[in-house]
Amino acid sequence: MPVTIKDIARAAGVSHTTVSRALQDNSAISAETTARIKKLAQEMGYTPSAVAQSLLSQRTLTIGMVVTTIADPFIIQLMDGVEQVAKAAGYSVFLSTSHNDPEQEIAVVDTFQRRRVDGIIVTSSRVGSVYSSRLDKIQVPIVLINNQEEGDFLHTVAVDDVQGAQLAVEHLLGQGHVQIAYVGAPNRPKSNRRRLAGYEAALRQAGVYLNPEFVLAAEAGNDLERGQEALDLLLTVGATAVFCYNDITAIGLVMAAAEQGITIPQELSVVGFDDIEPASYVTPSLTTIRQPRSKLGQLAMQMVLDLLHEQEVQDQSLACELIVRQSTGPVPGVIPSR
Amino acid sequence: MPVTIKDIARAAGVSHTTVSRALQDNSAISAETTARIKKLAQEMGYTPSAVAQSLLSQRTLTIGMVVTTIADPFIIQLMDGVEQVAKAAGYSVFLSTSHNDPEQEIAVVDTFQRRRVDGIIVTSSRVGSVYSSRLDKIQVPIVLINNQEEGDFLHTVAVDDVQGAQLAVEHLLGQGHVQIAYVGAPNRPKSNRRRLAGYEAALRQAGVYLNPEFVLAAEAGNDLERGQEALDLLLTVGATAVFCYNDITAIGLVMAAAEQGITIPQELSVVGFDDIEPASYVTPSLTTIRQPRSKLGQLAMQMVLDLLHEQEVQDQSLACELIVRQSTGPVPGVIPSR
DNA sequence: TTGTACGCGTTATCAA
DNA sequence: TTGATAACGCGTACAA
Repeated sequence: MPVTIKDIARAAGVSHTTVSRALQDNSAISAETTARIKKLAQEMGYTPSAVAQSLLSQRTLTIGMVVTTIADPFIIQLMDGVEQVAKAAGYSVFLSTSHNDPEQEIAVVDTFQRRRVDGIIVTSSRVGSVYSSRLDKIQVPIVLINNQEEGDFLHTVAVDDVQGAQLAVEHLLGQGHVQIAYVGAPNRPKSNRRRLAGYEAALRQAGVYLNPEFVLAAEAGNDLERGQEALDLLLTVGATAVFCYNDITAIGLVMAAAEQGITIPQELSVVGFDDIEPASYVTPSLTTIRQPRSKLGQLAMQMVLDLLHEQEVQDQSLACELIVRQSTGPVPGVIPSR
Repeated sequence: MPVTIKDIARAAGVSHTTVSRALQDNSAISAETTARIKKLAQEMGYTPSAVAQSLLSQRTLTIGMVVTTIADPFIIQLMDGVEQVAKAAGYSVFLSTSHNDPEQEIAVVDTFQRRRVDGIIVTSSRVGSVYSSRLDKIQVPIVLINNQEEGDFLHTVAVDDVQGAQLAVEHLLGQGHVQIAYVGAPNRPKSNRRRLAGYEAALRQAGVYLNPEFVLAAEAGNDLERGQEALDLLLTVGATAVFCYNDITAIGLVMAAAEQGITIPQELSVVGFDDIEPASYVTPSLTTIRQPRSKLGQLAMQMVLDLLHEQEVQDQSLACELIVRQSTGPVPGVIPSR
């Protein structure tokens, strides 16, 4: 059993109140006894109990983070951003995975409530709406990162999918491409719709005809296979460049191209989205849109802190960055505009 | 402020003791009142306070996990294994990063103690020994995963580096190679030494001369660069195959080979270690040794639980698995033995 | 079958 | 400058 202030009080021959005050450098206690008690506490290996403190203060200095799936290399950096800000503010983070199962997600949030966390952060939730409906029961701030359900719920931090997609397509346009296809992700309705919107906006701004056939209807269940499937569709419609929903899909496409002997970027330019680690290792390395992962986490945590301090907060949308690598190049026979 | 059992007691016209018992299905309480109270609790949105329960029970049903660095794609799966077992046993997990800084690692463990976690799991610690020395102060079970300091400390779960390395080298031997080099990682002394030992054991068993020149002295600071640096050394000593400390190093080597126009596996076979995600995406995809990551986490958490139940535990060493992909092949002009 | 009283470790209020 | 006491929310020994 850990040492308590009562143990120290007994050893020092004072009341436990005095010990508590001394350890807090309360000016009411004489410098002498303060020093004596602190020394004693040190020697006895005293560590205050956050549990007891929490019971009294009604705050645990704790937040809960729910992540959906472990398959996403994305998560750690998010987590790191959250934790940096949390730690600096004296908060600890509970991490729990929902495995993308709405039922588990609810269960996790329930556990967090039992533990009286001061705030909750949820990533890529597909059930953002349940929080709105249960908000009366969940008495703590909830911030969603890259929420995947349509509609506007609660407080969110998200990457600017539209802007990111525009960056990608503008890069391709700059290389002279006009036959640009898009491979989406039907299972992420919200961000998919936004990336498509960015794709269309960029083309429209450039005065390029929006050929509906260029929005490819790959339907495989996972990202990688959807990329592989997309290659044939792409060749059928005659695109010279393609923007993929994410890097995994782009990598699938690149792998399929390698098998069929189609050279990238000479015959086909490919842009991904996310800048996951493998993007820089594939051959050719992938031109992509980098999400500010750590920043997303930092902002989400900061938003929780602001909400706890009852400050106004605004939903945040973070800009992405274009990372040019080897999977994109000029259209064959065309000199790039710059 | 959340609803408490006192609130329910008041609403139900009974004592808070009765409420507490009813919610625990205590047989002393009549079925009727139990039902009434449960219904009321439900309606009022009652969630028990784990904080208050912990103060009383002296257990938090909480464990702390310290991870060293976010650069490692490894961690999430470890985390997932830990959490699976933890969740099933009713435990929640605090996650905190030390950024590979011993000082921060100590600070994190200190925070965990204040929060009265029931156990601690530390990954890839370089300061395992501090735990032994402070063990009298840290009153809870500590389990280290892949501890990186020499010596045997406390309780550990680790991958069997020797066996993994043997698998790798035996695979190369099976392809007819005898000129097999090794690229190590001086900054991970313990596992590096063990993988080297496995490499040597495999060669010795096969009756192959241990040429000290084949243990390459690449010294770059990071794994990727060390792989790139290794290529030249390798060509100098005339190896036909190489076993790398990990996948990142192997990928560095593969990338350097691509630049110099050396074809893999025709001119050089490469084996990595870890089976990180990019390993399957590089060209050629990487033959490697897969660490049972999730299992490592599960075992570590199970060990914590066993220790909490005061059961005997034994340090665990987990076997690795060979994953054959495209970066290895027969020696030019030699028919593989099988 | 139900209620009273106490304690878990800490901080805050009030009195000395 | 210090101490006695109550309170945070809950569980339990004992009494009724």
